[in-house]
Amino acid sequence: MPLNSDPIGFAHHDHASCVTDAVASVEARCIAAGLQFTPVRKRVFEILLEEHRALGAYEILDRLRDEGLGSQPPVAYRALDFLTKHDFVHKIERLNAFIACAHPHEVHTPAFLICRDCNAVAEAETNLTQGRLAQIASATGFIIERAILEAEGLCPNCIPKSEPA
Amino acid sequence: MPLNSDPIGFAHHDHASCVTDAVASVEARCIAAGLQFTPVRKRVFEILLEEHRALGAYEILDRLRDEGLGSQPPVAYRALDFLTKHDFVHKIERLNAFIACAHPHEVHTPAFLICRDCNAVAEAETNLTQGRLAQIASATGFIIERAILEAEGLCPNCIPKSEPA
DNA sequence: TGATATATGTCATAATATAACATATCAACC
DNA sequence: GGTTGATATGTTATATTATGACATATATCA
Ligand SMILES: [Zn+2]
Ligand SMILES: [Zn+2]
Ligand SMILES: [Zn+2]
Ligand SMILES: [Zn+2]
Repeated sequence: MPLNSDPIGFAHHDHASCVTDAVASVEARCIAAGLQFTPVRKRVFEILLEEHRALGAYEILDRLRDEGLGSQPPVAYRALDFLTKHDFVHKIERLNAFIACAHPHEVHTPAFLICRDCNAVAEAETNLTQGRLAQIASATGFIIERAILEAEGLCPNCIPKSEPA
Repeated sequence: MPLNSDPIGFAHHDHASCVTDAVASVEARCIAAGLQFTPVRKRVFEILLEEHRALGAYEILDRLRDEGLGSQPPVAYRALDFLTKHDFVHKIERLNAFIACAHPHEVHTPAFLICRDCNAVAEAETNLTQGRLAQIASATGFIIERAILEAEGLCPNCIPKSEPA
């Protein structure tokens, strides 16, 4: 299974400034909201940005341990709890893994496209108040607070490999 | 957290014949498709139907063990693999749990409404080829093979409790 | 019947996640 | 600046979810 190391929306990008930009953006939002963007939280966010792919909590913990920032699972899980709670990072339920938000501006409803071949994950924005799910909920009398939208399949880079001409 | 023991779409129903009907339906489909609906697979399906809620693999395994049908995790996971592969049962990724399909007829794309208060899960049918996710995939050149659609929130039965008049 | 695929029993372990509690740091107020 | 309550971290232990591996049994079909 080949690894796609740089997939935002499955297309390669510059990546030079995107890590520092995202960190600065989140730093500002934390200050504005009175949240503590502590060293561990910041480093976990940076690790996820640098990889631009979904990482398991224990992969992240390994990195933290190497860097002397914490060696026990709760350290990683607490940082991830904070980051996901504020939508700086999203959990991909299908993979039990985490990925930095690709829209580092405000609260939103992400949807993910997960490639089963290269494991790349692309994030798109959707709207909770529109769409089939909202219709169903409305008809049922259910109040949606959060939605998990994850599609599995083949990304544009991996389709050729799977469809031998 | 109160338990809703009988929620199909959050509404109570007769339940008298629904277990036997669903079992008979799946049994017929297995014969038609040349699949082996073995005792363990059948019993796991029945357990999920009887409960009408999402059960973890180890809850199911406990039941199997009590009944002398198997005591080791692979027994439960293999049966669940079979049942989910053929869409007789669905996995709720958010809960790491399994629920009997509420539409025991053919291949479909389920969407789930998960109540955070009573843990009831309702299944609705959606269409993979319509909707926002399909638009996004089409625009991206991504081929969706399977979609996970899970909404969390409050079911009609639990909204009153959470909104003190 | 014999060959092959499919399913089960079982032991062991991997992978993911949280409980609990002591200590440290921060934020706000006096 | 020191007190205090809230928030965050360090650490040990354990819970929960899931799979690998391999022997045995059962089903399917020529
Ligand atoms: Zn996002
Ligand atoms: Zn791919
Ligand atoms: Zn279904
Ligand atoms: Zn409810």
